[in-house]
Amino acid sequence: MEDRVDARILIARPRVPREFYQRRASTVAPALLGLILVHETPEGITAGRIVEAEAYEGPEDRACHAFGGRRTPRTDVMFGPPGYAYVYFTYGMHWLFNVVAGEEGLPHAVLVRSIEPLAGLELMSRRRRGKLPLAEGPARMTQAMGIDGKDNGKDLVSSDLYIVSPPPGLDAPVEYIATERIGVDYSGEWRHMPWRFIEKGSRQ
DNA sequence: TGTCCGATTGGT
DNA sequence: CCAATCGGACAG
Repeated sequence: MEDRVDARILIARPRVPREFYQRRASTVAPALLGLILVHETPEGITAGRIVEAEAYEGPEDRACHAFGGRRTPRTDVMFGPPGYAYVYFTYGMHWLFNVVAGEEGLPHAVLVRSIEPLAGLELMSRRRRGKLPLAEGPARMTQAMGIDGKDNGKDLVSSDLYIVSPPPGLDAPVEYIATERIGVDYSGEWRHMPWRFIEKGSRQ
């Protein structure tokens, strides 16, 4: 199990600025593909290329937790400024990581569903208890990256959890396809919105 | 306070 | 196909 990129290269890359996130979620989601999610923790640094993401556009979007303007302790971060982490617990055992998008007051978010591990693979594997796939799927991704409730509300522009532009060699334009979102069958017409974006050939 | 259910995963 | 597992949302 070997890293593809030295973590030192990645943490030196420029972070994505606040304005990047200040657009509707369905615009931010595909733009995130190819960028690199980094998490610096006491156990070590892990990082991976974002290859799958989904947009949630509350309050109109029935699949969004903030549908209808629903503002609760859980959804509160989504109503704040963009560029913050919205991390929530579901199914009694999984943590899911989102990036808050849109103008402040507009509860948009992008769920990061899969990354391609680049650095800290040994730590990721340990956190995953040796199971594969390492970071494919929203809950596997957070487990591998050590993301959980303590990270909810973190500022991606200034904290230990952040997103950087890819280094030379990993910065080729990303080709992607858009499909319906996963696991939102309860959302009526909204289930059909093509707001799941995946890099071509990465998961299907 | 009680009930229902989930932006998932892993095993049968 | 189904169980795991528990906090959030909402009705009463």
